[in-house]
Amino acid sequence: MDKEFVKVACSNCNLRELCMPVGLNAEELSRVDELVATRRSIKRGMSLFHNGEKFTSLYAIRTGFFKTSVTAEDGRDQVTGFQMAGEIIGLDGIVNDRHTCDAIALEDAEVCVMPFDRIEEISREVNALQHHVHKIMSREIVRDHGVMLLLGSMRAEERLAAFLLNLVQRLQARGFSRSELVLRMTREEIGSYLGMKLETVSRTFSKFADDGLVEVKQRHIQIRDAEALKRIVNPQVCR
Amino acid sequence: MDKEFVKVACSNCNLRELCMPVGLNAEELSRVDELVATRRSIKRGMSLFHNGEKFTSLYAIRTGFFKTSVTAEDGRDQVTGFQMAGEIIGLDGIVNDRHTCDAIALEDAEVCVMPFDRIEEISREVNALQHHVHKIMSREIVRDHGVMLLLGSMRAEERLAAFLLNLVQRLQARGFSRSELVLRMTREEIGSYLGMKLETVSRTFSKFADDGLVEVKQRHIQIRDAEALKRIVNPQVCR
DNA sequence: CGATTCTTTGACTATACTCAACGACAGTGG
DNA sequence: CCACTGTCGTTGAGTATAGTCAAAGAATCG
Repeated sequence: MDKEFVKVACSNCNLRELCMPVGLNAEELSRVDELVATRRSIKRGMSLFHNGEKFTSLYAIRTGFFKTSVTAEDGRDQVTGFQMAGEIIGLDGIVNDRHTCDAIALEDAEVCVMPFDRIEEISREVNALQHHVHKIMSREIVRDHGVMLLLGSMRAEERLAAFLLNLVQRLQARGFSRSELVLRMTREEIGSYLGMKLETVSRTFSKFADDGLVEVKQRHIQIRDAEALKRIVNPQVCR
Repeated sequence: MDKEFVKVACSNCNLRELCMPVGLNAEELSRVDELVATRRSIKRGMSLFHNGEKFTSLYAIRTGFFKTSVTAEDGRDQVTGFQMAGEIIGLDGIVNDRHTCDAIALEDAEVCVMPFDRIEEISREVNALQHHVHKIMSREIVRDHGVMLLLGSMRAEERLAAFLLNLVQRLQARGFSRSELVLRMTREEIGSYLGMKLETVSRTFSKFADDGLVEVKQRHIQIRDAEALKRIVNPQVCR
């Protein structure tokens, strides 16, 4: 078994507890190894795929950090999500055989390319994979509903608090600190995601810092009082 | 072939061009007929499923009109969509084996109950069904991204105009008028979906009426100038 | 027909946006 | 290595948009 092969196999990937192979047994895992056709490196600022581009594959993020965004006909765009290692992107492309959003690397990244016809093929044989794919898509739908709740019924402070808590929770699941994080995106990108202007994002960070909830040094964020942030998101809970 | 059977089969359903059977050939269609275990009637105001309820099935709407909504821990809720005949609901339940939203009938409705394990089983054998299921989930994701764009970067008038155009377009695909519609939901439900207060919805309707874009008689809406509505959604296009 | 729910409209207010200026930082090239 | 450039972030002042509170009228349902 040469070194290169070891590197490519899902069964040996250090993300196997987070990524495509979650919950599969050894035999199923060996079938899933067939999924990954190639790897692809994307430099910071470059796109993994663009709106309108032909859809062929889903991508599992190995390293790096992405944003996805959709663009209205008049040019406005909206960040629809930030994705990190172990997460799957490209699901939007299935329905029309074309991607409907852009995926941009916010830092140098590497992804596993999984041709979708191969996913469907192996899904027919490996029930656990079939169900896992369904769960991944369902999870994305549930996540989107959460974002709608945030955009539709929360105020600026609540949105930013929810955003920080969500980010830090996902980072923690990947072995990072639960109180410290480095933002990979600009204030404008955060604002786009949260439906607010970059100035409002900046002001809200400053307010959190004044109130002692966080420490903000540009993109380095230290969470000082996670409980208080949670109370901001869920005012009711503190009564 | 008795009458009852004719009624239950997808292959004879008048929604087959819109619903689960889209794009299947005769043989595939006959397999899909096995999907629908039963029918279920839901009275207006009643729920098809609730947040937290065990997930077992997807539902194809035969008649009637639904809303789905998610609820935050502090009780705020957000309408995540309005669904009509031929659309599939319940996809949110797959990921955790429990539904994460409520589905409420806004008028008396009938749905086809499709046990999800049966969907997965038949999907393994009928490639076209497998791909169709993937497309349905992907379509929901793309739709959600559109709602995020709406909530995150449009103003009240743009949101309501986009909402009306979307509704009337879907109704038209079902053989209804492209200029007349009856809203099945309250101003408050529209507001929840669009991230605005019911008073703002009402005022915006009144403004559209004053400007001659629509005629509003309670829930009866007559679209007088669809082009102007489109220009409101997409300011750029009119230059 | 009465009760309830829904809708409209008005007056006032709060939140977040706009425009603007300045400061900090990272990357580039002399 | 430092100056330079451009991007990014912060803050202030003034404003617009949508929210809140309130009241009254319309429609619907049992």
